[in-house]
Amino acid sequence: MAEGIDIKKENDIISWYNQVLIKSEMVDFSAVKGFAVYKPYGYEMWERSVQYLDSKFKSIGVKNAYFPLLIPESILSKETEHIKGFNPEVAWVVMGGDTKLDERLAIRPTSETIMYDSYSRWIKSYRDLPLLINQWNTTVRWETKETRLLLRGREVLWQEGHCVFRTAEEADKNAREILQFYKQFLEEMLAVPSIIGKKSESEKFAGAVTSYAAEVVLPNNFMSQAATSHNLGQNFSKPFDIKFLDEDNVLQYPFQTSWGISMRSLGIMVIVYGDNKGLVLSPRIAPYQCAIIPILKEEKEKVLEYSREVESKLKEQGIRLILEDREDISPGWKLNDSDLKGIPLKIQIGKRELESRVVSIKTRTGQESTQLNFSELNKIKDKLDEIHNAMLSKAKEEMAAKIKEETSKEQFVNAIKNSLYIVKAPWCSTPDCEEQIKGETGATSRVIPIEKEELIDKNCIFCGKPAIVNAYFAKSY
RNA sequence: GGGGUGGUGAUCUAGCUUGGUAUGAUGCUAGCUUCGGGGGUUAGUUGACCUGGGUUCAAAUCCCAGCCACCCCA
Repeated sequence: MAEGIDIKKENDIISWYNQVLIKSEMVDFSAVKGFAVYKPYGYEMWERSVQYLDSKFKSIGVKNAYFPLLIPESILSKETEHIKGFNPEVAWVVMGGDTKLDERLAIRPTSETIMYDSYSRWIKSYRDLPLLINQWNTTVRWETKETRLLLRGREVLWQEGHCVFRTAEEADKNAREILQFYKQFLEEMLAVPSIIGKKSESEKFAGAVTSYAAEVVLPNNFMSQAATSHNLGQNFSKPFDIKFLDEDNVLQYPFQTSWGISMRSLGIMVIVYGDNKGLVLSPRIAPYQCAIIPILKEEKEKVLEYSREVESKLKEQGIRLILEDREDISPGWKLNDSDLKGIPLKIQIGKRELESRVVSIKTRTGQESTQLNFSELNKIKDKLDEIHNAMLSKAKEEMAAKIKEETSKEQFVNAIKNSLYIVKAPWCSTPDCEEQIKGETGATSRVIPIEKEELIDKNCIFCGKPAIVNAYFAKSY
């Protein structure tokens, strides 16, 4: 049992966020910095996410596999850009018992290298392609800056897909298709809208030709990357010597992709939707979609019996629910606890409901309670869908309201430096310019939308050179 | 990488300036009373005061180092 939330979201969003995660019993801190404990309530949400994503991946022929946790240094450092990007945050195994190892072993910061070492032996012919493999695992990146529950930990629970194709076109198509899956997951399971697009040169994955990402706008006008999908081109197939003999009997380097989404997406959902009472969950991800709360004042036995009747009627329809029949806890407490845990629907049943064979229902964020006849309980399912849809469309509106197109440099700098809103602006897209923007404001380009834009005849908002893209700018978690 | 704040029963917290083994609440156990948005009450229960070292007759308190958490800036 936990107490309520005593820090307001609008006053101190990070303290509020930590408190919601811990008091709702999603996660807990552990004895090791940056390593969180995922408690059953939080882990169940991850399991539901895994289920959804896994079937999406499998629908296009991706198979699951498992590769080693440890990567020999010689293999990790084969691709120069890649190792440069990850080196500062690699954790190393240097001892085996009391014996120093001849070669250091990296705890995977991501698995491109160890997997592609295997791929180089598996792929011989164009008939071996495409190779479509995913693994569900964790990675370790030794963050030295701040760590944050779910958003930035040292151990990250995620999936990483690694596919190999004959042509550049197939690879790019795969990277984009997976990006769409991620966007769909965020919307259909978490009710979280996102902006998808490319990352800039300086923000892209170490070793990628193109990185795509789904970025989510947060209430404090930050943005957070919920998922990424990379077109690696031949940047890894060459150093890892992955080659196949094509139909025309010519040896070719294949084209690759890698893509991943982590438990961070759940952290983003919490920060987007939670309020001062606790979590707010879409019925799609919620471990419990309804809480039945009996008022055990009068006619206790009959009220309980009726509650169980309601419970089994709802269970028949496949609704996930909890019957709060503990007698030593007051109904008020149970209602608040249900809100803290983000349960989408509360069903109250007392003497009044018993007498007229109805139930009183209240949504997580609604004030009013409405009544439903016992015979109408089959409407609950639709009600849950309505809740999800209403959450998503409201969130989309809120996201749109936080984005402003900007043409004045002064206002651009002021807005992103102080996180007043997300700025969409014409941009030259060069690393130099991005570095200066970061230096002056602390913000970076987050995403460059893929949709075809009108040809940009404008100049870069920051440096004044001709603009090549329209980009979104914000600080990020 | 630089700076700042904090760490006291299971949880939150008072005490620290001015050294003398710790306050209150929540929880937990048992009971009575309650129950329609965190109810009241009685009794009981819970502490290596983050770790290590130093100063002192005496350290939660002062000093040093470390660990952890959080915040701000690069």
